Amino acid sequence: METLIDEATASTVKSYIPRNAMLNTLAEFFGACSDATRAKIICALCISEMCVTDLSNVLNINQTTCSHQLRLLRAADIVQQRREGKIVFYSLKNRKIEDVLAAGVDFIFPESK
Amino acid sequence: METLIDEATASTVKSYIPRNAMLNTLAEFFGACSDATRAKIICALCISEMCVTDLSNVLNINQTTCSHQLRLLRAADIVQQRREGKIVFYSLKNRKIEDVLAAGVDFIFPESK
DNA sequence: CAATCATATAAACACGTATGCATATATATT
DNA sequence: AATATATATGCATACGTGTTTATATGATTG
Repeated sequence: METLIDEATASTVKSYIPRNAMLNTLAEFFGACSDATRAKIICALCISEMCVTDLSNVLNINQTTCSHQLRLLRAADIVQQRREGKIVFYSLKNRKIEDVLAAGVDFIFPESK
Repeated sequence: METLIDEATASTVKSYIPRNAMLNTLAEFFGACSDATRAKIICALCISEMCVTDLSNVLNINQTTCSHQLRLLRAADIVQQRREGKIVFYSLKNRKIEDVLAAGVDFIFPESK
């Protein structure tokens, strides 16, 4: 097929596409948000720092699962931990995650203005 | 463990957590953004409506892969199609997807103000 | 209506992921 | 040091996902 779009548009598009490293980073980040359990955890931490046991109790997920997902969220730099004795408190590392969730909700639902 | 957070905080958190249907929808939506190929396609369509062949040529992905991912993006209501003869043009269904990507980029990188 | 072109689908494969059980590690307490 | 508590890890299992090859569909052209 003889490409339909003109050369100018084609090169505009090409120059607009982020480099692969960037695309992969972005995809990984959204991947960290793309699980209901992790979304739940993030929402909870929007309200308050919490320890693993409280998180699993309040969210009704088992401790192991919670711990596993917290590790992923930590790897994605979404969450940070702070140890106090035998208890580990988790909190949002970067509050901008709330804007991301809000943008997602806003995309999905007609804006309620 | 006797939960550490107080009852008030616990119930605030609980009431803040979206219902499961919502969490799943949100997770699915972010899942649609969580692949480098799809992110690439979305970025391209931010610039211009395009047909499958042009997309695969410009983005350097094969036609089948492109078609598969377009189907997923369509299922996620991110993209829409319009047929003109034998050619199918794809475009963003909802420009708010740009805000989502921007929020993601903004999360990952220190805001450049 | 046969050939061609653009796109879509099916099937297969390889790989990744979410969860839970069993168990390990770390800290505190006695 | 032995025990209890909070969290993390390893492993197994089940399920999902991205890509490719081959093939089908649907539309246009000669």
